Amino acid sequence: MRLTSRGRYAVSAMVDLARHGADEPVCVAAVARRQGISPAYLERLFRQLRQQGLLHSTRGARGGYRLGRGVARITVSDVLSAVGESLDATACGSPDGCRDDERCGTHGLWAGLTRHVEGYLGAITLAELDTQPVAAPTTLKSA
Amino acid sequence: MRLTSRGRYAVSAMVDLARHGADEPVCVAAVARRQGISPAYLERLFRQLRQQGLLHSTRGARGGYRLGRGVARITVSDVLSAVGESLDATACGSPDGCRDDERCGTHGLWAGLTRHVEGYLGAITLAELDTQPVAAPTTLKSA
DNA sequence: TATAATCCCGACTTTGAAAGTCGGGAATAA
DNA sequence: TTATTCCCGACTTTCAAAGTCGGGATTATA
Repeated sequence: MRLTSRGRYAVSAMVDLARHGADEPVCVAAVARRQGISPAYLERLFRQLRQQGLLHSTRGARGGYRLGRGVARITVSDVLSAVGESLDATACGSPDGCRDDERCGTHGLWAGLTRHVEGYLGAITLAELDTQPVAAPTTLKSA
Repeated sequence: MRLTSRGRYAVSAMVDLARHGADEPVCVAAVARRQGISPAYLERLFRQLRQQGLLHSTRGARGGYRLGRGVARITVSDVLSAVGESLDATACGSPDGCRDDERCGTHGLWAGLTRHVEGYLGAITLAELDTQPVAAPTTLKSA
């Protein structure tokens, strides 16, 4: 089970924007530098995030990116989904229903895991990550 | 976020053994056939599971594998760990402590996620999967 | 004692997606 | 007009998962 760096990059970058993008747009280069991400690669991620409405961009000199909506209304789950990093633990692809019982006795397990993770990440917003930088959200209300 | 088929294979195979290995050892070929897994590949997985004590093997004709201990004392987490599929969502590698605040504001998030998933998968044993083949363990007590 | 079944093992190849790169086009502030 | 920045598709590189292979060791059984 693996969380790729794409997902981590995306979330880190969004938190970065939450912190530094209050007054004016932030350019890719600045975020990339602060977060230690390849600028070209980060740009590709921003593309996806923008297309999902999580980012708003301004072109031209002094342009850059800002969050598409308030920090309290962007969840970690939103961000991961936008960059194609949401979890689907099931093999069958579909979150429910599986023809072969003998082979898919574990289907329910993976579907449950998927929901469990989704519930967790869907309950954490950028606001939490911004104001509580290091503290681990251990005792967060789980769905 | 991705669960590789290695993890799914391992769990499916263990459930298969729980069902068919009550009386006598089950050979790799039989499990592979039932679960639709490449026999050679499954054998490699069984190697790992045995080395972790989750399986017990009998060599020679009519030999095969059996569970290393009771179904109620083998969790999904055990199985995934044995085949190297346990989740560590943190980038830093260490479940806690991170030097760079600016870059690792999300560290706590991933550490929390790791614990959350671990708690879920650590609470489900092969016994549950065996007796409740298809039903999704949605409302399971989460750690 | 042979033979077939089975576990056992390391090393190898294949495959596919993540990670990262590149060159050029379009918009805009100064 | 120029520098800055977003925008885009296509491309290469990298790496681990997935799968294969050949041979050795053990044991029930005929």
